[in-house]
Amino acid sequence: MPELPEVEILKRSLEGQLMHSTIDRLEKTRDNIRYRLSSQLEKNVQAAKIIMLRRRAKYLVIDLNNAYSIIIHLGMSGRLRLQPNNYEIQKHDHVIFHLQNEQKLVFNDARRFGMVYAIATSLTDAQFFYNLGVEPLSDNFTLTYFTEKILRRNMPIKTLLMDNQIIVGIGNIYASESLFIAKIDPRKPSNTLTNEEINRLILAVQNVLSKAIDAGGTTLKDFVNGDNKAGYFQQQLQVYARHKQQCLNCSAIIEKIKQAGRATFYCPDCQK
DNA sequence: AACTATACCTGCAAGC
DNA sequence: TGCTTGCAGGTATAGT
Repeated sequence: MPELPEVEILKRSLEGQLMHSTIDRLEKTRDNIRYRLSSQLEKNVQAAKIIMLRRRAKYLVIDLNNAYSIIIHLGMSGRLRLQPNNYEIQKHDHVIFHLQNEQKLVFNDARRFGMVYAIATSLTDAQFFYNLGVEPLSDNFTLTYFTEKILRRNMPIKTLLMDNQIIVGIGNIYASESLFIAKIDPRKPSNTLTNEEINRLILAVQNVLSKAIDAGGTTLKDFVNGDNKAGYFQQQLQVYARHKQQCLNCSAIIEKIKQAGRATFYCPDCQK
């Protein structure tokens, strides 16, 4: 479900309501999702006050006033929603944060690819996020940085765009969309991109992600923010899931191929 | 080292 | 209708 824009929207939808809330206790309905839900987790969040919400890559970070942070990843199908006190647990609700104001922050994840973890705040960057590349919407995403990474790799540029050690937050939807906007063939080996193409790609990535955030994210199937509201960027998708349909720019037929095990969509005429 | 395939899990749609 | 198959927004790990 969630790539950078969706997690950013989730963060923005929750921070106003969660800031300064206190977590009474944590309830879990099973011991593991993607990883084991440690017994430390309950202890580390109990009676703690939420002081900050952050996003790093596709992770949502909830900083607590007890020097711990909750790190949440939605995987493919995860949802995190704020529910009223009379909410009843539903299928695939795995972790429930009971807040002091009687509301419940509920982590639901049918496929259980997501994660909920608690770690000392001081260790989040050093231990948990140390392996991650640049944030595409930050000043660190420069032509110099990206060129250096791209030119030393031979893999298809679409696959590289999804490599979190180089650049974070771009998943399967926005990789295809960015390459369409940049007019670059997704199969093109990274080290054959020209300076001009790399420049276009940087702008395209930032443009697509910003617009997706403005639209509240992409809801193909089940993405919702913390208030249970869907996004509407799917209405602006140019190529993703549009195979066999006409290109909105040139009317050629959009193609679907498989790269590194993932579907890729592109216009054979616009993208060279 | 660079790159690809696989595993994890449930739900759903397409095809037979 | 009902069954089987494949695919889905992610990513860690095993294998080439």
